[in-house]
Amino acid sequence: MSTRVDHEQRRTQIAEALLRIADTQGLQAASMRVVAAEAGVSLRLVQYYFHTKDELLMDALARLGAQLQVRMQKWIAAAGSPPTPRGIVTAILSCILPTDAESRRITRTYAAYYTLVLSEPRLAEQHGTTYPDMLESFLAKQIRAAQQLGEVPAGRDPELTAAGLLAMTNGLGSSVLGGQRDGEAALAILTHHLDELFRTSPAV
Amino acid sequence: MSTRVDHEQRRTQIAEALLRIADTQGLQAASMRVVAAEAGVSLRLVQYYFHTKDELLMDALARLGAQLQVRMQKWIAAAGSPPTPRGIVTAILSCILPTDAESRRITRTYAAYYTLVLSEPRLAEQHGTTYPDMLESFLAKQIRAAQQLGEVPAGRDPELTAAGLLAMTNGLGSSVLGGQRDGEAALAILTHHLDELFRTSPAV
DNA sequence: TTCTCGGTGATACGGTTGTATCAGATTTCG
DNA sequence: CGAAATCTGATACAACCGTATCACCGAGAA
Repeated sequence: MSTRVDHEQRRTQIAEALLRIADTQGLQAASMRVVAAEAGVSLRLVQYYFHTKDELLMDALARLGAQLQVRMQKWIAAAGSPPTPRGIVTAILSCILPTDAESRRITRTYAAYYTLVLSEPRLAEQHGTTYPDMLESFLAKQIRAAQQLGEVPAGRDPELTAAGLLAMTNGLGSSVLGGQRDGEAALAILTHHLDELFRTSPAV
Repeated sequence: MSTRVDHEQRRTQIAEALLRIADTQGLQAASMRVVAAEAGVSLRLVQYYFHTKDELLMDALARLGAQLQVRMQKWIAAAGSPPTPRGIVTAILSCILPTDAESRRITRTYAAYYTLVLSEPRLAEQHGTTYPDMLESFLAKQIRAAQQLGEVPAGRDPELTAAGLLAMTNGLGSSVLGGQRDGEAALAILTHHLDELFRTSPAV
């Protein structure tokens, strides 16, 4: 058992090179050779640690998901303590929006994977497809809590509202990536809708 | 001047073959040879009518946009006469949502182009990028009209609301394409938000 | 008829892709 | 020490890509 180098570190180095290329040039530009060059290693090494390209693609996607999760937990924590439902919802949604460098990177890279998943639905199975569903039900729970606090009108359906908000945030992210508007404009649109949702007194 | 065949018809035949492949297998599978086979013509013919692949890609994208426009005008017309603001807004948004076969096709194909545009922003310039902006301001106008009719609370900002609704619809479309939910569920979410927006009496 | 030219087929070229193979390091253990 | 295991470099392979070239066909004009 002789491990001269740290395998996990090498895998990380290569996978993040893939993510960097997917971010800046798109996944179609991320060939094995280009990834190797970006990671500063030989083609053989990439093949050694990831026997096939699919394996590399999947591993990198998993790492990307982990990065997003870390970011989200950080933003929720930064939303203040004790956390209010509105603070949590705002944190989660605006954290996904491509407003700063990190979220731009994550969102762009996810977008690069999007069409790949569309053409190969099997990828969605291997990856945690249940992830957005969990996020959605978590948001719904926060909205329900806000309703009991009187911060959200009781007439709203929590699940439908949460799904709509998440979809709107994703759509806004796409428009930012597409250059239709910048991150601040998208955030303004989202905030306007959150203001409309969370109105403590109906007549203000 | 001897045109034995109708050029425009041939170009349509080839461009629609490209769109068909982009829909079913994604754009990365749409090589010149595959497109030629799908259209039932020789590779040389594709080259003859579209001197380069970019030209074919752009032409097909323009045709796709035209198809969407036709569909939208049809749906607006079917929204009833005289048209109410809510009817128009509902028609436009639900027309974009991938609920039937045609909209699934159009949405999937647009999604196939999406990452291409992201990695090559120059394509967005040639294509009508102003198109979604126009749609957004049109929606805003309808919302403003609804406000004057008392169907939408006056506190709402028409532009921000319109942008949010369009983004939500796009996001819902993405989730349908990704297999997270079906078209009817997406429509239910959208309808719930439209119900919330268009409430004639604030206390119902 | 002969010339001309728009339309078409077959095929080739250089480049890139993912993957495989073979040889040579370097290190740890029997 | 030597042998086995782990790691790495160079290179080859078949397949595919977009594009270009060359020859040819068939119809209208002279």
